[in-house]
Amino acid sequence: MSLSNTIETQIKTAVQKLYGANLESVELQPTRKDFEGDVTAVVFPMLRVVKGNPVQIGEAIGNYLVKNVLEIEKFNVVQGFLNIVLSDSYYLDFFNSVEDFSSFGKVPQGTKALMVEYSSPNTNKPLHLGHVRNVLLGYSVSEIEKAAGKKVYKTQIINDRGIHICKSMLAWEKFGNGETPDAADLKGDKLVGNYYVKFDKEYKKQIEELKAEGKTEEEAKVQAPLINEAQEMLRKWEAGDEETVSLWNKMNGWVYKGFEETYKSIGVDFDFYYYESDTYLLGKDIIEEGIKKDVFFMKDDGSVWCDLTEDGLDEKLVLRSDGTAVYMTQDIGTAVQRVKDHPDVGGMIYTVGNEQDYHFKVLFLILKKLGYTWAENLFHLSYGMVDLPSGKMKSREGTVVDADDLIAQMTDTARTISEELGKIDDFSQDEKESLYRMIGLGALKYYILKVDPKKRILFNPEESVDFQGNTGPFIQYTYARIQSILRKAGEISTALDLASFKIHPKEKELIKIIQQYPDTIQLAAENYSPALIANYTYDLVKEFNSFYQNVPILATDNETEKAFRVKLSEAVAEIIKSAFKLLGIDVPERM
RNA sequence: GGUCGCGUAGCUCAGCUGGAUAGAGCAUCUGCCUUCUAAGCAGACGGUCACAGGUUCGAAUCCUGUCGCGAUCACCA
Repeated sequence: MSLSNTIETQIKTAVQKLYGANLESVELQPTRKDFEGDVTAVVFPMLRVVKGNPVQIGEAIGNYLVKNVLEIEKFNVVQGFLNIVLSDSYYLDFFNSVEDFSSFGKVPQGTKALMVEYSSPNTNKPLHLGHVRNVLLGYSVSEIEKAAGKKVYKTQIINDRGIHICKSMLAWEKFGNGETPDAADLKGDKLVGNYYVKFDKEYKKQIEELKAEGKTEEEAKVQAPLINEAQEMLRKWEAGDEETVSLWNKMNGWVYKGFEETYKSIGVDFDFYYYESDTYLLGKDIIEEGIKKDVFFMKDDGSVWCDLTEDGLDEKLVLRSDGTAVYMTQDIGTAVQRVKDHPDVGGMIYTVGNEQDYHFKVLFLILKKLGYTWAENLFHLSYGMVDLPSGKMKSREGTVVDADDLIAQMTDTARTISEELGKIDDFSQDEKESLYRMIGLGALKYYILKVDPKKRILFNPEESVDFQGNTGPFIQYTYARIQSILRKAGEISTALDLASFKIHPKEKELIKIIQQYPDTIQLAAENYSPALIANYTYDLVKEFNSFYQNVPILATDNETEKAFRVKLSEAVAEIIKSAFKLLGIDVPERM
């Protein structure tokens, strides 16, 4: 039984014995820094069942606790708050009881699997800052769920078909002169993206020409030859025209190769890939079944709908009158297909921007109506857009922060700072480069993950991401500094005789924070929130740095003290490493 | 217009399943490298928690309304 459980039951017993009243629950919280104590019980709520003065009640309970709970040393009561002071030995015993801090707080994997979808790119343009937020969130949440005991399948749905793909295909065919990524020495996704932009440029030109001939904007938009050719191409593709399909395969291949490079450079991966071209027809059978089950109904024109008015939503189209699939149809199909492929999947997380909140609300509701048990465990990991000072990012207009460029820029900043400090001049060129990348990525990932996913991020490329204060590099730096100490400490006798050991307040604070790590992982998993892990790590590191600066670790004559402080530092380093792994951030041995 | 989300220090954000005097970082200003990595530490300055009501012993936190910002309400994906 954990100590807080013990305290809770003991307080209940105390109230029972002293006042003959039964408490439903006891409110315990960490004691605020300004007061003496470790755990605080709030007396106010007890007044409902115990009549009297809160201070006197607190005193009485406090006295009872000191007598009956070994770990409680003393207490004080301020207003209605009973501050409980725990003994040093409690903290030391806890610290010694942890065998391995690298696995501390992690729960062994269960059997039910969770499928986490993220990235989900279109194959007509390179990945940008928006994808970066998506991918970092999805990857980190996957790692957190794993640590909390879930079996996780990381996946994505690749939007590899549709008119937007045809646009870049058409532009390449018309203006590309057979250009290839190798010949142009350009990543495949970049090359294809260029043609997507090219299409838009030429299309706009045609619209202007038509308008000059006296057509309205509306007319010009549908009459422009380019858009009609693109639509013709889509029809050919759907009909399986060999030439079109082969061009489609070729260009998508280029894009996938480029994506893989970017994913690798960001440091994320996937277990399974789903392609829209494989799944876009899948949902139709389910719609048929759904009509029989009265989940859906058909209108006179043959279109199929789901009536969600009773749930406070609208009627939603699930199949067009011509029988073709819409977005919703496809997502229903993909979800069902995933569980067919992996029967152990008991739930899914969709990492998708908040502009699709409504879509997922409807999707989940429909899947529930269709009666799938796993539909109870669907979660839309919704996040805010990443905006630039100039406004929204638009690939078509080329106003995006490219993912590869961004990583390169972050790496450059890390290089500049590192070279100024000159602490790693003895590193080889390769070692230096990989460190710069680690730090640059650490800064970027932490910057994005530390904020609540729901919030919009305004990203100003001019003001580069910080490397000081509450940042990734600050935490990486602390890790490196501990490693330096451990190298200098050498072998420390492990047998710690702590019987007469007096714990330093800074040490006690550190152990308190370490103790919270398992709960933090659980909370982060429940809330799908990497930000909780980031903020926890920051608190831990801040406390450690204060300890480091104020308490000598190696420079002490007392061998027990020295051994304990080295072990404590090592534990902190292990937790930093473990927590940062959950965020997908690496930590360096030196920096 | 309906629905959803957000609004906390000059800036970026914690805190939001109600608890004590609302916390960090950046920026500005003071100190600290002949001792373990100064990407650090110690401190100062900075607040009508958008606004107005309500519930409560207690509200940044919960409820209602108002304002501001954003998203969404397609036989697009």
